[in-house]
Amino acid sequence: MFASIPRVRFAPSPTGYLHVGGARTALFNWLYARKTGGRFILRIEDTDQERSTPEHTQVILDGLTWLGLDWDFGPLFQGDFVERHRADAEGLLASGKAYRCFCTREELEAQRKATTHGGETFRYDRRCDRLPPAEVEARMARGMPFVIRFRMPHEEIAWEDAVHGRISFQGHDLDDLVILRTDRTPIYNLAVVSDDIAMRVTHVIRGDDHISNTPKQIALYRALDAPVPVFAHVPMILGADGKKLSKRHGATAVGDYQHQGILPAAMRNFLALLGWSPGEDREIMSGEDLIALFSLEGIQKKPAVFDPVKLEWMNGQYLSHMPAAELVAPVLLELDGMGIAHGGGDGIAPVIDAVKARSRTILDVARQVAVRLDPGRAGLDEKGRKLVEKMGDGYARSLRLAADTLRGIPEGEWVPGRILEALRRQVEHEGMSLGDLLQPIRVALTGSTVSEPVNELLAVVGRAKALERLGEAGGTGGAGGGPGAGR
RNA sequence: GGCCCCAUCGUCUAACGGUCAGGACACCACUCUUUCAAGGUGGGAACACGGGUUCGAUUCCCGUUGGGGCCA
Repeated sequence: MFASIPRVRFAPSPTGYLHVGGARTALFNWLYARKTGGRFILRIEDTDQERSTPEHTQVILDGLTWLGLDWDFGPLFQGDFVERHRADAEGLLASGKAYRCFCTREELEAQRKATTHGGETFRYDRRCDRLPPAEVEARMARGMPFVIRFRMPHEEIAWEDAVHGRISFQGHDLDDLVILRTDRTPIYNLAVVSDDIAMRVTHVIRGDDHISNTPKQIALYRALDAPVPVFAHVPMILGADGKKLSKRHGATAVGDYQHQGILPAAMRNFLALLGWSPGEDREIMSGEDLIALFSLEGIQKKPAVFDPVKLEWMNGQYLSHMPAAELVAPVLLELDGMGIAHGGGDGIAPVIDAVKARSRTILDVARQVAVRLDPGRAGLDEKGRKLVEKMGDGYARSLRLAADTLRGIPEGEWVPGRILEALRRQVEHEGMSLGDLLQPIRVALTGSTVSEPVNELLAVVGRAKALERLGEAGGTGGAGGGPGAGR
């Protein structure tokens, strides 16, 4: 057999959404395949009939696609291979590496009670393995139900884990594994091994939580005379409280982050850094960078806490370095979702440009764009409210002064430079500071004390809308200068 | 309870026997500025504990403690 290229797989159960932990496992597999020129197989483990749904499968595919992870084979469905799983189980039976067990659930429970006095772990005593062949025949003739059990070798089972180094278990600590149920459906560990052998998987990159399955699976590989793949067990992702990340920690599905306005490139970058590092002080990495730098050796042994704040920071980095043109489509989508009318055009690119450096998510960008399109809709945020409170009557007074000043600028001269000049002159005349006049304008227009420079803000919003809004907020009851006025 | 895995700032991490233990997020100052962000500069902040091995341990070995996973 010639040296084969690496083949890895991501094998999610379609019983829920694509969890960030699963997404990261998929990412590592994908990175490894792309790095080594190998193949990435997507296998849907849909053998849990109760909980598996096509909808969940679709959500998983969508999530992977969104993250930019493409697969070379699949999606393959484990349920399609049950016949092979059975054949493998029968093969083990035929070769004497497995045996029929007629013990019922009740009998097993009784055995457990009888043998585990202290806190000992119950292990099946192989009584059915000692049944004389004639007895086995007789029971089968009577139609007694049975499972097929794999006879676990009582020896050390160890492997060189690509992230943990040597891990070893003692075979006698492991139970004789049921591989086929009485209804002839295969058990998880058999199905996985059977599939990985058939699909010629060379590297199993999966979550830490599978470490205890690994010795059982290795025993099966050996019994089935198949080469044992390389195992790489990547650490779990935890919530802020140090417990396995779950629903009660908030958003755990990649779809949640998609809807919060996180960019796929940022999500991918962030996920890659959870439990892996390139070994140098690099944080912002493109897909190409990640592929170039990825290695199984760089994977961390200890679990990582998922920090949404850092994710948002990273997303902000991507946002501010991204050309506004690329953000137009996603922002328009958000605006649609918010029910904001936007002439759909390129007109909003400059607005996006003005706000993206101040934003952490696409949602942030969209909210700010919305306010610029329609200043009247701005509610006050925390900081804005505080400023209005602090200024008292001065707030409205400043706005009226600003409106009077700005009304003197004709439509044709409504540009940042001209606007700033006028405001400056007014401030000098009144003997106030520039901030005293500009900050109220900012709050009136955006509801917040955060925005691009006020003169640019005014220019983006447009003369008519700006004056109208200042009039409303200033309490003069209406537009001081409607469209076309002021000339 | 059994088996297994793990342990550097609050969090993500670098270090592969000799470093003032480095970077990033967050936080705090200062700076820039037309406010707030962003940017820039600086600051506080970690080797879980105890034994070994070694001239020398964050690093290697053992144990303790703590956390996690799987099974029960």
